[in-house]
Amino acid sequence: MNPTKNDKNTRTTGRPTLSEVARLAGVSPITASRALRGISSVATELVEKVQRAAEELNYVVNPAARALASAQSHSVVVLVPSLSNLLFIDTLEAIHSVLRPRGFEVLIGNYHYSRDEEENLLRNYLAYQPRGLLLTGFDRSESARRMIEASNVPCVYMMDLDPGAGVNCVGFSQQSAGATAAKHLISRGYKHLAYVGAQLDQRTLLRGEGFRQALQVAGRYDPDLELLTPRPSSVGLGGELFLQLMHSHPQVDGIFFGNDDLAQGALLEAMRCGIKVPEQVAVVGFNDLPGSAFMVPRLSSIRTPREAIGRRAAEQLLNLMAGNPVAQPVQDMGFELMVRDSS
Amino acid sequence: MNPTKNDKNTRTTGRPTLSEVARLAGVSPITASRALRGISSVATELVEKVQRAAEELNYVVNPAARALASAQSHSVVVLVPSLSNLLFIDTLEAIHSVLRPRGFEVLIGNYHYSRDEEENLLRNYLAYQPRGLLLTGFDRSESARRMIEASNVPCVYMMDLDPGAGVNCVGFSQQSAGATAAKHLISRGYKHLAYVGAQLDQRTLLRGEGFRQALQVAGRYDPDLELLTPRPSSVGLGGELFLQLMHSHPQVDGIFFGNDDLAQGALLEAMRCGIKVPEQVAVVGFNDLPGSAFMVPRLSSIRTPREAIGRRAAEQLLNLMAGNPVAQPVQDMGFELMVRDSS
DNA sequence: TTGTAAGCGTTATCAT
DNA sequence: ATGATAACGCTTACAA
Repeated sequence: MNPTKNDKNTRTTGRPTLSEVARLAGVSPITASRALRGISSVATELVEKVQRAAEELNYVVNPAARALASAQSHSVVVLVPSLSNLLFIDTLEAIHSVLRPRGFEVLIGNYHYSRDEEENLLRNYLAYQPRGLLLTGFDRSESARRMIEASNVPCVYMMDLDPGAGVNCVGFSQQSAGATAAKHLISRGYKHLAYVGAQLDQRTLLRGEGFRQALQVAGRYDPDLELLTPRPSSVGLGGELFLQLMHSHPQVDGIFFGNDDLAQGALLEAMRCGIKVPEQVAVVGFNDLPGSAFMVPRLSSIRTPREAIGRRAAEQLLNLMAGNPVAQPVQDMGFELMVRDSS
Repeated sequence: MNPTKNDKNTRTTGRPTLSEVARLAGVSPITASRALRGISSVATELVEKVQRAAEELNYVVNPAARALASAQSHSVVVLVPSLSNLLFIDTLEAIHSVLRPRGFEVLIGNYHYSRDEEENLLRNYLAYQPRGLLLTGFDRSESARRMIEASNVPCVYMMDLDPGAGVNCVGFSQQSAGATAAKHLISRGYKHLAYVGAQLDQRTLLRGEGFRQALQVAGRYDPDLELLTPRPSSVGLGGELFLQLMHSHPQVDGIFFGNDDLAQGALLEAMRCGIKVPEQVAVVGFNDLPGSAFMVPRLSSIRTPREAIGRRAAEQLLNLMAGNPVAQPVQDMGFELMVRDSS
């Protein structure tokens, strides 16, 4: 019924194809393809012609066709343990900002701090043959580990630093961050120091460990002053734990919270109960979240380079995907203690 | 050099293809395809055979090939104006939770409250031939509108309710929410009521409009008491605007903030300056973000059904994509005034 | 109900 | 440096 011969140069869908661009530019499709991909072997003159033609037709590659022809998807999978924590948002934004301009599609998976969920996401997303993987931390199920290994997909680990070899990671030492908080409180003369952590993911635990070790070195460690709960971190929980701690151990005069939302909740609760911060008890948070600098009193916190971690991890992955040798497999992005009024 | 004839049944990549599954099952590729897609016209017996074969080979479709052949991807694009606002996180999570189990890949785009950026994202993502679109609000560039229209991709608009016809949307009336805040403050006896908004996206403006109209009806509208800034909403900014307003208009005794982070900042700043809330000035926020209930004093706010909106919008889109008739094109999910201690 | 044939839009390969 | 040709793995016609 349809008399139109459907040769390569005849539009079928509403979208312009590479062949049309090529025709308009007066070259072959493959040359157009090369020109658009910035392959060096094309004459500058032709490149320009093709680019003009592409613009005129408003051409956009068909990613499906490209992926099929090249046997390479252009997607990168990013797995984070939480989104309700603003922490990871900054990192994701940074990742997007480096990967998207390079033509990568980024798939975000949130595993809600659950090992099983991470494993599932991994299984599902690996089916898309992603070009790269951006994962959070090192704590995962054995079979997740195996899937990553077997998939052979380049992978960069974010947030923490691994002692092991051959792993690409971008982050900072969680233990050292914990130790820094401890040393700061000690140096200010606080004597009875507590650590309060929620969520109990590996990094929270590591922070606690660093805190504890520094306390032990200073001969100030009291195991009773560690309050840990697997409940998700939140402002409300912070207030609750603070109250609980101050009731059970009134001598506490300094607290390091594993995350700023907990610390913020503590500050608010302290205000509510008339407990003076930092006079009666000092408070130090972690991550330096947006509101912290505006709390009453302004919250001291450890600022983490979340944005930089995302950017660097993505750049590192770009290298790996390109097959470039990796100069620095482990990149320590550090952290910064922000001393404000709460400690 | 390579002697292997590359016919349809010879493995090239590491992954099994549909043809291999078909061969193992003893059927033609197209039958295997139909069986795997659950197309009714295939004999139950064959379906089972094919499924077994697929499982044995650990077959997973190649999404690129599928997309290319069918001119349809399995991806849904979600565009939000911000991620640093916890608001949209809840919505995204809900969307994920309904779309992922149905086999859809969800692509998130953040346009940072920029019309241009939204237009760009749309252009780029539309290249993926997404099956569906989930967009935020109705305020966008003319060419973005045209692209959506021209793409012919099913689309559901979130967060706001449109007066127009033929649009699928899930949200609540922003104006009515603003009016509710006004009526509440009026009913409590506050006289000099201000609206403070940042970001100035359409919904913030609409909220302000609803607030103003309710004030006008009550004969309490004072145009001087509207403080609007395009700067991004944040706790810090909230404190700043609060101070500015209280200095320039000391008579103000009630403020409605366009977002909770602003209101939280105001509360903190009030505390810092010794301004009593709600005695000297009442404060009402918007969105009821996580920390608000724990502020000092506990913040009154309008709770928005962000999670429900995400879920419903995704379900609605599922219907549209399946070609089902849409029973309710516009779904009002309402909102709830949470009266606490700040008003 | 099943199969055949022909693309989908791009890129790899191998010529020229 | 450019081009012809043949895939890539799947699905849409259409035929049987």
